[in-house]
Amino acid sequence: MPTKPAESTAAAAGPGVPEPATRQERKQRTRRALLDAALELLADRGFGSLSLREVTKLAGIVPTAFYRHFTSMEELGITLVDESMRSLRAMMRAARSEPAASSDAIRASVTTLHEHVRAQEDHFRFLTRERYGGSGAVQRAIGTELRLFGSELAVDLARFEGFRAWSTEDLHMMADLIVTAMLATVLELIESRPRDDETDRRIMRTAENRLRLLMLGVPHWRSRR
Amino acid sequence: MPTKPAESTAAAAGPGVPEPATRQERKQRTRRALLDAALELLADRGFGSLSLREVTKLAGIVPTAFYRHFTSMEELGITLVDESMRSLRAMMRAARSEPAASSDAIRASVTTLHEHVRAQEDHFRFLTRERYGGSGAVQRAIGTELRLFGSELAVDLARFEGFRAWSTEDLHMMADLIVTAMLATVLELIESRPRDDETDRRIMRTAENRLRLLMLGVPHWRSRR
DNA sequence: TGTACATCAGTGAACGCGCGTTCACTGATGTAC
DNA sequence: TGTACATCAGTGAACGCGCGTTCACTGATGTAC
Repeated sequence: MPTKPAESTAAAAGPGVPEPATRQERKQRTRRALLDAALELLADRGFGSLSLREVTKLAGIVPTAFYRHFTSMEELGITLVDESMRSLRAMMRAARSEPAASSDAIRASVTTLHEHVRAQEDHFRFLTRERYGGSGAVQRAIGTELRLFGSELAVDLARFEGFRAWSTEDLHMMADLIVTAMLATVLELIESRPRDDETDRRIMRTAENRLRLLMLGVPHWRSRR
Repeated sequence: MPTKPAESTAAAAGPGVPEPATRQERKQRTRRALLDAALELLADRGFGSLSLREVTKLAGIVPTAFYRHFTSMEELGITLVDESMRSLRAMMRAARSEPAASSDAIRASVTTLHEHVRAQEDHFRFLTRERYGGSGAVQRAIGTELRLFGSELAVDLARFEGFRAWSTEDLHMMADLIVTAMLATVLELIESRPRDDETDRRIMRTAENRLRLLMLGVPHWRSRR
C-alpha cells in the first residue's frame, strides 16, 4: 500500500471503509486531497505564499508526488479558479430560476447568495481574496472569468422591463455595480465576527438595502452619451 | 562612508549632490528607501510574499541593517498602511473642499480621485490589493482604517440636504456603497491596459455613471426598519 | 483461472538556494571637555 | 579649535531551515496471453 495514514484532508477513506477503488479512483482522490489542502491553507493566507511542500504535507503525500497531479502550484491555482467559478455560476443559476417578484426578488437573491457562500465558503473566499491580491496567472484568470460573469449578468438584466431602453454600456455598468456589491457582501459574510445568525442577518439586511437603493435609481436613469 | 552605491530606490542622493546630511537625516533616507523598495516590489506581488532580504537588496543595504529601522516586515507593512491611508485622507480632504454644485460635484470628485490615484499609485495599489489578499496584521489594519474612513464619509453625507432624514445605519450603508464603488474605480485605474488618456476617460465616465445612479435612488429611499 | 510483464502513484535521498536572525565588527558622526 | 570618547547605521560571516526539483526506486494495480 503506497499511501500513509495522511494528515487531515488526505485521501484516507472514512471509518470502516475497506479502501477499495481502482488506480484511477485513488489518483482522483489524492488530487482532491491536494486541492482541499490548498483551500484549507488559503483560509488565512494568500495563494502566493503557499508552498508546494506545505500542500503535499497537509494532503498526506510526499512532495515529489505532487508532480503526478499538477506541473506546478500555478496549475493547481488555475484549477481552483475553474472550480470556484463553477460554484459562482451554480449560485447564479439558482438565483435566475427564482420567481422574480419585484422587491421579493432582491430578498430571494440575497438569501440564495447567503446559502451558497456558506456552503462553498472556501471557493468564495479564494475568489474574493485572490481577485486583487493574487499572483500572476491566478489573478489574471479570476479577472477574465469575473468580467465574463459580469457580461452574462448584463445580458440577464437586459431581459427585465426596467432596462428595456438601456445601452449595452450602461447595462454593463449596472452589472458591475451589482457584482461589486455582491462580492463585498461575500467578503463580509466570510470575515464576519462573531459567527452567529444575528450577524448574518445584519449583513444580509445591508446587502438587501444596497440592492434596493441601486434599483431605486433605475426608473430615473437617463444616459448621458 | 558606510553605504554602497545602492541598487535603484536606494538612499543614494541625486546627481552631483555631495552627500551631506546628519546621521538622523541619513537614517530617515534609508528608512524611506526600504519603504519605497517594498512599494516597488508590491507592484506585481502580494505583501505576504515579500522577503526581508529582497527589500533590503533593492533598498541598497545589507539584510541585517533592516533591524535598525523595523523590528519585522510586519511592522514595515503597518507603516505602509498608515502612509497609504494618509494619501487616501488627503484625497478625501481635497474632494471635500470642492464647491459642491449638484451633478458637477460628482464629476469633480471623480477627477480628484483620478489625480490622486495617478499621483500616489503605489499607495492606492497597496491598499486595494492587501485589503483582501493581505496577511494577518496588515489586512486587519487596512480593514480597521477603511471602516473608520467609511464612518467619516457617513458623517459628511449627513450634512447634505438629501440625507437629512436618513438613519445612521442607512448613512453607513450609503457610505460603504460609495467607498466600494470608489475602490473598484481605483483598481480599474491601476490595472488599466492600455495606459492612455482614452482608457482613463472611459474608466472615469463609468465611475461617474455609477455615482450618478447611486444618487438617483436617494430621493426615493424609504428605510424599512 | 493463472502467469508474466507493463504501468505508474507514491517514496525517499539528495541537491543547491534564499530565507530570517545572531553576532562581533567598523568607522563616520556626534558630544563633552 | 582640538582631543578623547560615545553612539550607532551599516557590515559580513555564519547558522539552521524549508524551499522546488532531480532521480532511481518500489510495489500494488492493470493487462495480455
